[in-house]
Amino acid sequence: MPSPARTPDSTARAALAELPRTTGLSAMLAGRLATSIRTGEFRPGERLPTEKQLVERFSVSRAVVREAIARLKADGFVETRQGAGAFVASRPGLANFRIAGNAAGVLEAGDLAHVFELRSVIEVGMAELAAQRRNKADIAALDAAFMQMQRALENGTDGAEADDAFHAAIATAAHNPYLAQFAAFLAQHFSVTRQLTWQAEARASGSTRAAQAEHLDLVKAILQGNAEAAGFAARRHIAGAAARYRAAQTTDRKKG
Amino acid sequence: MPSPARTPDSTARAALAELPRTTGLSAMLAGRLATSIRTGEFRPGERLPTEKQLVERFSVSRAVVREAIARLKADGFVETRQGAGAFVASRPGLANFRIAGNAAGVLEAGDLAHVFELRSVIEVGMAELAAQRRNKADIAALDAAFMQMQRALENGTDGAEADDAFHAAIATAAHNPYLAQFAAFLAQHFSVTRQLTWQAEARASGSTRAAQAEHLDLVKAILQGNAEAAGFAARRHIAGAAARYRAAQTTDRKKG
DNA sequence: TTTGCAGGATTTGTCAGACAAGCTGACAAA
DNA sequence: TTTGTCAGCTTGTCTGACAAATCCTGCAAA
Repeated sequence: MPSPARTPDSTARAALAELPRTTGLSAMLAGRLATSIRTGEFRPGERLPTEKQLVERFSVSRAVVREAIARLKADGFVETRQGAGAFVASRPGLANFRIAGNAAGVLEAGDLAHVFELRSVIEVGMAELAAQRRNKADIAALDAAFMQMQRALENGTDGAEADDAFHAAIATAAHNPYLAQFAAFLAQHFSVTRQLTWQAEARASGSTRAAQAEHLDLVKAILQGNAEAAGFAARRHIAGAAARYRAAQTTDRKKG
Repeated sequence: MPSPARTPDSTARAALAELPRTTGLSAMLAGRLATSIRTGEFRPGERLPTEKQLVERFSVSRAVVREAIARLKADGFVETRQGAGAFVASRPGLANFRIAGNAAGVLEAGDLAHVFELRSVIEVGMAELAAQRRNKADIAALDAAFMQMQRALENGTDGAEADDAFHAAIATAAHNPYLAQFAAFLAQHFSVTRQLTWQAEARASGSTRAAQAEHLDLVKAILQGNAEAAGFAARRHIAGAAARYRAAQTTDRKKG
């Protein structure tokens, strides 16, 4: 009998089942195609299968295929030309920079260490520039954020927000929008770290006070216009943050 | 009379006409929505208009709207939940980092200076790490690329490819995949600069020889394991590249 | 043989309508 | 007040069609 089912047969579709656990067929297909490009199955400049072929191969509708292709276009993996086809970009995946982590989007220990290092490089460079270029407004903003953290430290309130503002003030003082944007991009991967700094356990162990001491060194160097000292202080601060993060992780494991 | 036209009336669609000159209605709509989010018209967490509303407002089909939304999802501007709607991401546009330039995607002079500075920060940090961590294989690759540039310099052939390999070798020697990936991401915006270094005019003016001298300093410092010297050499190299680029620009203007 | 062009076939872009899956809020029942 | 149900709404997917751009093939002309 001719199956009246609207949906394609499920057996063929199972080919997509073991894909990253995102939502939707189009996301799965996009992920699968992206993997094929990364692994070199489709090479730069090469033409992808036509939409019709992808529809047949994966047993999905053309709408799903088009949405997957749209996603790959946005990510800079492929380019399409009407009437010609879809082609792998010359430098696939290099149109934008992102920190992927594993399939679930979570960074593992080794990866996190590398990202900490990337952040250190950026923060050090930014601190040096901030020391050279800070104006009165920059100093005022930096000072305000620092004092707010100081109050949070003394009163036992949450200083995570001021912590964010503090690092943002340094970024502003460096007077380079791209550097600032990239620092902000990186910073969001460390929201956990900053929250950690202001938790009760961190206060008890003295971590919070240690972090604030590092902040003070950074502020002083930038106010003095001492680029070398500012860079050194920034390096030490990120190293301290990494150490505190690792310590908290091992503590958690002991408790759990 | 009821218009039998398949396509929506062109007057309403003109609302999209003045958008960035990309291809396709969906790209225009995606750009327009992204702008609305950036300017704060739609705030983080807020719900976007439904697909139906967007279809009516912009006089396009639902396929176009969905493709535009798909693009915004890939860019990290919005998130969708089936049955609920599309929502502006909590930190729109921070899911990935990209260097936009102006509407045409071209970096202007001031922007380029800032990007040069960002690159300098990265290359300096990478050179320092490379000096600390390089192993025998790293040294071999670095040396091979350097010698190939040297031959290109002496024979008058193109050394741009070897130049790429040289910087890639430093990235590898730093042993941090994220740092390397970001350096590669940045490097692609400087392909013009590297080509410039190996052009006939650059050879005549001695720029090529100057660049190679900077490369030599960098190699020596990394071989010696002198992080400070490597950082200094990298900083000087990027500064030199920026200066050569500016010089070539002004020369072009005089000729044109 | 080579070159140029016309026309058909192919492919992506857009439109339209329908059903499926999941969410939200209102309303009735306990 | 709390809970369960249900109708309506919204996104996800499927299907079929036409429009627009490109590619390819074959034929005619040079």
